[in-house]
Amino acid sequence: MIASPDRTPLPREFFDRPVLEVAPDLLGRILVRGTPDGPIALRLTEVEAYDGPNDPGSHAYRGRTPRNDVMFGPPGHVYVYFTYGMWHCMNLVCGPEGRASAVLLRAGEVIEGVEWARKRRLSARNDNELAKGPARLATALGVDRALDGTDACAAGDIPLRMLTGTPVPPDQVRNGPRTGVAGEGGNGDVHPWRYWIADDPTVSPYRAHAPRRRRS
DNA sequence: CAGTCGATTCACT
DNA sequence: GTGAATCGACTGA
Repeated sequence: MIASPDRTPLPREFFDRPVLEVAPDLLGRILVRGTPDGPIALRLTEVEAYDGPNDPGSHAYRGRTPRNDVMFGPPGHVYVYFTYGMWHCMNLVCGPEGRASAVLLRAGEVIEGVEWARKRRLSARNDNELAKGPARLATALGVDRALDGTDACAAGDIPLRMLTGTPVPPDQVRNGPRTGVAGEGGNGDVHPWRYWIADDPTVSPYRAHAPRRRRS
């Protein structure tokens, strides 16, 4: 028998903690996205922590800019960025306000609205791939820069909300180096700030940072 | 203002 | 496993 997930919203205090505390605690929680088609619910299975001022891998490392502005704001809000000219990735800002720390949502299991997610992810070969990877996750949910700054803890009719879900027992949480982050590969400081649920089929494969070759 | 590159994914070999 | 796609943000001159 599987317990149905708790649909209580996560309070802002949940996010107003150090990012390394929040990140593993997000596993098993549920993100609900309201779309014109219908709601899509995602159970988070993989996340990554980025800790602004001390973290060369963070977009906030070199200070506040128009793009990363939301990271410097209050916890519980969504930071969405555009990358590689075609993809979006989404984060949840953590506390304390102004520290510019955030958790990248890297993968999840679609537990509601699968039909809508499939429509957005035509290249997915099976449902485990619908949100296996940060850009795939954002695509499946229809998340783009228009949602940058959205408060995921707000009441009322909002496009995104974080729910309590069912937290994962600590012995089911794994962690390791972050994926695709420059300087995380071996020579520099390695931050084992990627967290995932053990043996979950929706978790994305690890990949070391690979600098792009020059075009001719 | 030009050069570089990215918290990635997909199609192919 | 390798390379292309594709564009905006950021850097440094």
